[in-house]
This record gives sequence, C-alpha cells and structure tokens, in this order.
Amino acid sequence: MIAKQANNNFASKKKTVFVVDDHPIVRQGLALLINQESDLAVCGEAEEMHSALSAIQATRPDILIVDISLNGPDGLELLKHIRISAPRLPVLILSMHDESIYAERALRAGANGYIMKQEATEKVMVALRRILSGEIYVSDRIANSMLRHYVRGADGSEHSSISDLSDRELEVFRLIGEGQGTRQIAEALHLSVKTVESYQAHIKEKLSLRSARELVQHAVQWNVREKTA
Amino acid sequence: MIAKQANNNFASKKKTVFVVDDHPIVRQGLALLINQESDLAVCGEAEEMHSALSAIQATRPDILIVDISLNGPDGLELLKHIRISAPRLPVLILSMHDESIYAERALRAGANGYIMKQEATEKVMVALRRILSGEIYVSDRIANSMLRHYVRGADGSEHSSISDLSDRELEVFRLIGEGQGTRQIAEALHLSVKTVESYQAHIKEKLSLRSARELVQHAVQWNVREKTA
DNA sequence: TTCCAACATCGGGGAATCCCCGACGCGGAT
DNA sequence: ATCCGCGTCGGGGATTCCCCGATGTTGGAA
Repeated sequence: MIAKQANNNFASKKKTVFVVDDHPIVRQGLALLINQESDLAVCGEAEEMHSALSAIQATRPDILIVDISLNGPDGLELLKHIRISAPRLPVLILSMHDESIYAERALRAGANGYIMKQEATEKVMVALRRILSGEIYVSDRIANSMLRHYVRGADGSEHSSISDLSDRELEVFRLIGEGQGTRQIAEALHLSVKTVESYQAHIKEKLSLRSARELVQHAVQWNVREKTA
Repeated sequence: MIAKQANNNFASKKKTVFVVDDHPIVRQGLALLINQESDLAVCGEAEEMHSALSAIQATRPDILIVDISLNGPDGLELLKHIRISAPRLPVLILSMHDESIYAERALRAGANGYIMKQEATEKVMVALRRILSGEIYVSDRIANSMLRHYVRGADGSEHSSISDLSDRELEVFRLIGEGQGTRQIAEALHLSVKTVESYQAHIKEKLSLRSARELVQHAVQWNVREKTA
C-alpha cells in the first residue's frame, strides 16, 4: 500500500493532484488540505520514486507535488524521469530547505514551481493554481535569493562552492551526510559502486577536500546547517 | 497570527492537543488528521517557542506535539521551558530523524514520547492515546535501538553515551570530528595506526554505530553541537 | 591480597574502501 | 565541428575497515 488512488473526481471540474512525499504525516495532511479546496482533489499519493511513477501513469493527475528529499532517488531524479514520460505534466517541488541552490536546480530540471514547507498553506494552493494556469511559481524569498545570486555572479564574490556540484553529486553528498556508506548509496540509487566512488572523487575535487573523512565531515556539517538554519 | 486558538472543545470528553511545528503544512495537516479522531481535538498551534509558551498558558491543552527542529530555540529547548511551567503536561516529540540520539535526548529532557515523520499517521494517534493514558511512546525501531544500548552488558545497564568513552577514545573521537584520517590521528598522538583503529572500533561499539561513516557522522555532529552549545 | 574488568597498546589477515588512472556516450556551448 | 561537462563504469594498488586475537597496566571488587 505504498501508493494509493482515490476516486473522488466525480466533479469533473476539479483538478487532480498527486502527492509524493516520504513523510506520511505531510502527505496525508497535504491531501486533507487540498481536498478542502473546491477546485482541487488529490488523486493519489506515493512515498518514493518507483511507486510514484507507476501510480502517476495510472491516475493521470493534472499536477504533481513532489518533496525534494525522498529516500533513495530524490525529488529531482523523479522530476527528470517524469520529464521523459510526461514532459508537460506540471510539477511543484516542495522542500524544507530555503537554499536557492535547490530552487535553481529544480527549475532547471523542469519544475514549474518551488515552495518551502515553511510557507503558509495558502501559498501552496496559490502555487498550484498559478502553475495550473501555465505560469511558474517561486516564493518571494527564493526569488530574491535567486536574483541576488545572479547579480553577484559578476563581481566574483564567493558562491558556496556546493552549487558547483552537479545534481547527481549533490544527491550523493546528501546521502554521505546521513552517514550512508558507498555501497548503500550505490544500492539506493541503483548505481555501480564504481560510479558512486567517481562522484565522491568529483565532489572532493570541487570542494577541495583532501580525504574521504573530510568529505564526510563537510557533508554532515552541511546537513546540520540545513536543519538548524 | 503566529499562534491561534480554536474553540471546538465543546465536547468536553475530547482531549485537546496543541501543535508546535514551524512548517505550516505539517502543522495544519496534523491538525486536520487529529480532528478526524472522535476523542481528540486540536486546541491551538504555534510555529516557534515564545508564542507556543503563551498560547499553551491560555489554552491549557491536555497534550503537546512538538517538532524537534524549530526555528530559533529548538523543540528540546521548548520542552525544558515547559517542564518548568507545567511539569506534568504530556509532550510528544516529532522528528524527521531516526537517530536514536535525538530520542534519548528528548526522553531525558522529559518528553513522554518520540515519533518520526516517516511513521504512519495512525502511529501518531496511537502515541497520543498511549501518552494520555500515562505511558511513554517510542516507535519500535527507536525502541529496539535504545534497548540495545541499555541492555548491553547484561549486568550493569549503563546508557550508551559519549561519557562512556575513555579519555583516549574521546580524544580520537574529537579528531575524527575534525575530519582527520586514521593515519593522521596516529601521528598526532604518536601511536600505531593499529591502536587508533582499535579505539575507533571501541567507540563504534560503545555508541552502537554500524559503520565508519556513521562514526564520522556522529563525531562531526558532536563537534558542531559542542561549539554551538 | 587476589582477581577481574577496563584500559592502552599493538598485530594478522581478509574484505571493503579509497584514490588515481582510464573509458564511453551524450547533450549543450562555442 | 569541436570541446567540455556530465553520467556511467572498470583496473589496480594503497589504504582503511573490521573481526579476530595478544600483551601489559591499573583500580577496584571479592
């Protein structure tokens, strides 16, 4: 019962929403909130990528809400898969991080919106409707942060070199910060151990780290800052 | 409108719940879920410590749900304040981490339960009722993890913690947290690499860590907490 | 006092990893 | 058309990990 479908789209006017999040509380809470709206209805939920992909095929939702930090392949990975099988399906990325790196990555990967869990719930509804009408939604704070990011690209001030990491590298970096081993990461992402080793080497290169221990150290510190900030 | 009160405790039988979480989606979703129960009702919400404290004074809930990672003072800090003003008020700590360290800290700080957002929503209701009936709730996974800590030794039940580390082990633990490699630590302490390996093994044993990566992870987190505290 | 448990120190040896060398295809930028 | 970054993997030696020991010391329990 990892993914389930609801059949309350009897009112054909309601736009159907599919929710992907690995926290049942968030998932079901979000579903209740959305179902309170007169023009929206949740048509299904999933907690990780694979069940999400098949359930999306089956339920054909009008829009997706995807948490960016899922177990195994993360939200961006799911987004990329969706962009292949359903290029025009609107996707709203949900995140607990206000780091603009994530927002930029999400939008570049084809997301139609990016919103934080810190935002008011009404903002989620606003974002959904904005996206359904063909626009792109980004919260003001993220928009400002992204603008500042672009503007200061010229003067050469220091950009938190983590933004130099590719999507795959960042994903591995996150898992390292959770204390996962090379083999575990490889299995979670369905990759060869050698590939994960390669990513770790690239991350060390980009962040100027000298050893595997320093790599883990920085990954953990980065993770801690995310939740304390 | 940081904290708000609801007035739906007309049915005096219902136990009132107060929710503290900095994610509006989680907060309101949780509220909807709880209000679906016949014997529970949400009497208020807050997103950070100060408004929570005053709102709790005003609404006198039967039980609290507190997210461990709030902005500003975190959930444990809030818990300590509550234990002063209302020592017997039941508190369920909510967390996104399955790290048993957090659970131990929470329970030692006087929490009556600890549950993860990865858990099914029904578990939250189970936890609430269990706590309301005077017991303590911990999820099976966490409970097992904690039991392994306590039972270890079978004779004198010492709680596994940093304080169990010997001086030498603590020294090594600190250096690990700084990203130092095994060889570097050996040289810094004028020891054989084998000796340092031995210490690392003992530390892992005492802290119930399953891999070298987890060892580094916890060492780094400990280092960060020491500097922040 | 004797004894034991914990500590500090080190080794053997196989498995896993780290880390440097590649490779290939692919898509975007110049 | 070329180049460069990305994603994906392999070879192979150096290193670390991790489980088995070992020795000696020391402080406290029997």
